[in-house]
Parts: sequence; structure tokens; C-alpha cells
Amino acid sequence: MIDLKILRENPELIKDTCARRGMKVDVDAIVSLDQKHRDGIQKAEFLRAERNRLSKDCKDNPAARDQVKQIKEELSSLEASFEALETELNEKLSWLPNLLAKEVPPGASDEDNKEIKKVGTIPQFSFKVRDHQELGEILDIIDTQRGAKVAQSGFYYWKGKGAQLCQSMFFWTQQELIKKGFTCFMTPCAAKTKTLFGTGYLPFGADQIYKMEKEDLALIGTSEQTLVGYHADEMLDAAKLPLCYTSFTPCFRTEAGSYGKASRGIFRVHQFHKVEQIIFCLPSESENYHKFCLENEEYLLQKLGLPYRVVDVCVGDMGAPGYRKYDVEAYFAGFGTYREVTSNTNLTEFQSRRLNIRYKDKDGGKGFVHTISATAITDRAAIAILENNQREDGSVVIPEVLRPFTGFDVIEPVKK
RNA sequence: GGAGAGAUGGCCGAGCGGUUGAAGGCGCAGCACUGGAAAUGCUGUGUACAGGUAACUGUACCGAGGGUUCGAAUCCCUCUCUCUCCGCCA
Repeated sequence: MIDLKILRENPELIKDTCARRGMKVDVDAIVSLDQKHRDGIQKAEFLRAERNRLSKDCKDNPAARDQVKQIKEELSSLEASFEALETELNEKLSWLPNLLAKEVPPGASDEDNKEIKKVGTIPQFSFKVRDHQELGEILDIIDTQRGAKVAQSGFYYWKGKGAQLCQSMFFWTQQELIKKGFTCFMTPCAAKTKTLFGTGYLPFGADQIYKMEKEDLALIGTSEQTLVGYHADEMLDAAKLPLCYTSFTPCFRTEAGSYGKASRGIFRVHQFHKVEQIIFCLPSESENYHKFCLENEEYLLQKLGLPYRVVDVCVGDMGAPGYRKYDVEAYFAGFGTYREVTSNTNLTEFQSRRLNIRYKDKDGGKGFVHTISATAITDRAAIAILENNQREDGSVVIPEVLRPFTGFDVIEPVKK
């Protein structure tokens, strides 16, 4: 949510932001709505003050009562017209995107993201490379057929050593984050509208959400929703910031409108699994912690031996709540290119305003915290491991850091 | 699912329809005491919005939403949530 003060004092900034994002928003209309709203507040408050003042005399002055009754009528008709105004203003405000960092590159889609750096060596193969779908079948560790049978196309099973690989990777990741000061959580996998709105997934991403039929609940699209919502309506002690949280959950997305995009295999699916990093910090520190999360993502991929590149995400590829975003794209031998594996967004105070998450320091200073939301690892990293670590016979070598957790070094093809 | 109890400030906890933005305690801040600290004592300490250069003024807020009343934390209705006991259950 945008600070109304910015809207009043510097509407050009908001217009400029919307223009950079390619969003059509009538900022002037919102400004004038706000002005009307404030005029109404003043009128109503004047009447209420009058009412309060008079009602003190009412105890033994029946004449004053009639006067107050009159004010009351005036007030109620004013309030009625006021309510519609407020609804309209809130509706319009909820659609305003976050401000953008100056550095965010222009562009319309992920193709316009700006590469910041490349790390690692791309694996070379002397044989015909298989993609993870094929490897998954040979090794009998990914089952999309039965996923579709039991649930729907877009759902799948990890099986046997594939499932063990994933679980090891997720557990190892959390252990690493805990070492870096994160608190580990297990969260609800459902959240109510208020939480989804507060985190910015509504109204912007409404078509991505699995909504429950009979309740005000939806399956989470990411544990960002439940971890950030955790502190809704709270006043955090500035001395205890930053709060660094991690959780491992499934993530559900309808992926409406994305048919045809990399549909082979399990790269884009309705349910994936993610270890998340969430940080609540002081506004002055969010830039640093944004980088901190990126360092963690890089550290993990390096330890897993996955080559990657970091991109500065352009305006067109960034969600409305984002102020600045880095994606990390791992190299996938099966795709023969870099694809997104993690995503790291500085949301500044966009979420904390909507969710009312504030800080207070010992000098009485207070404000809205900044939130950082970053992936640590997802199934996609396991896919990259399969594709990059494959050998000619289809077997896959397990990264060394995971071996203490998997208990095996290689996944071998099943004999037919 | 059945029965009952409750929801008040950063936290705990009082509260008669008007003098309650709300006693008391904790916490926090300042001061005093101390070589320094602890303990103690004194003083101060809600949030949001609107108006004002400002000191300040006004309005709203005691789970949420309605209602009664000149006036509601207090009375009435609806909803939500929490707790306790019983049942079922991973």
C-alpha cells in the first residue's frame, strides 16, 4: 500500500512509477477522491465535536437534546454518502503498485532482465543429454502420469531416491539457514483473504490462487504469505530486528494463462515445494538484507555445484508489490539454458502497511518495517541437479553436501 | 460435534450509562541514590486520522459489525475468535 502522504505531496512520483511499470492508473482521480474524503472527515468531525459538547449539558437541559437530535440526523446522512466514497478510495488504493528502485531496468518481460553476474562452469557432455522428464522415468523417481491420475495434470510424484534427494536438499537448506540466524517454522498451508491481500497476492494475483469453496481460505502460493502475515497488527521491538524466518511448505498455483510455457516435465507445476527466507527489518537496512538473502541463495547453489547467473529483474517482470527484485537462474543441461530457480524481492513497506506491521525503537521512533521475501531452494534445484549431474547411462550423481542426508552417492536407472 | 466461560493499552488486569483515554501492576524512558550496577524512590509513558509553522486542538478507537440513548467499554442483537470440560481423532 502506498503512503497517502506521498500521493498528496508527490503525485508525480506515483504517476512516474505507474508509467515505468506500464500500468494505466488515473492518479489524479485518486488524489481528488482523497481530497473529497478529507473534506467529508472535517465536516463530520465538526458535527461530532458539536454533538459531544452539547450532550454534556443534556443531563439537566432538555432543550439541548432536541438540538443534538438534529445534529445526529445531519451526521447520519453525511456518513451514508461518505461510506461509498471511502470504499471507492480504498479499492483504487489497493491497486496502486509499490514504488520502484531507481536502478530497476526498463523492460516488458523476463527477456529484458539485466544479467549482473555468472558463476560456475557449464557442464559439457560427450553424449546426448536427457531432460529431467526422461531421467525421471529412467530412474523411476518422477511420476507425472500418476500425479495427473490422482490429482490433475500439473501435479506429480517424487518417488524413491528422487523423493529422498528432495527431502535431503530441503532439510540441508534449512540447516544452513538456521546457521545463518534464521528461525525455522512450519506454517499453515492455507491463508485467509485478509492475509493474501496484505501480502499483495490480492488483488493482483487473484487468478493464481486456489480458493476453497466454502470458506474464506485459500491454499498458499508461498509461505511468504503465512510468514509475513505472522506479525500482522503487531508492534515489533526495533532492537530485536531483523527477524529472519525460514519455512518449508508446499506452494500451490493455478498457473492460469501459462499453458505452453515450458510444460514438459515438472518445471512449471501446480504444486511445488519451497524453503523460504523472510526478513522483517528497519527501512534503512532493507537494501542490505535484500543482498544478504541473495548471498544465501548463491551460497546454496554453489554448495550444490549448480552454475547460475543473477539477474536484476526489470519492471515488466516484477510484481506490483515489488520495489526491487533479483532472480537467480540456474543452468539446466536439459533446457540448455539458464532458468529461474530463486527469486528475491525487497517489498519495502508495501506489505507492512497493508498488514499493519510496525516497529518501535527506544527513542519512541516508529514506522512500518520493511519485508524481504526470497526463495532459498525449490524442487527446481533438484531438477537442475538431475539434468546437470547426469551420466551417459542415465545415472545421476548426488552433490557431496547432500550425501550425509541422502545416504547414497548416485541414483541408478531401474532395471526393466 | 455437545456444554460452559471469556475478548479492555507493548503485556497483565480493574471498570457504577455521563467527571474513563480508561484505576492498578508489569514493561519502557528520564531523574535521584551508587565508585559502577542491582534493589529502591520520584516523574513520565496508547494508537490512528484531520487541522495548525508550532505549542496544540478536534475526532475515532476497550474483539468486529449493527442497535437503544441527548450520551455506551458499560444495555440489546448478530458475527468472529480464544479458553475450559466432554466426545471423536493424526
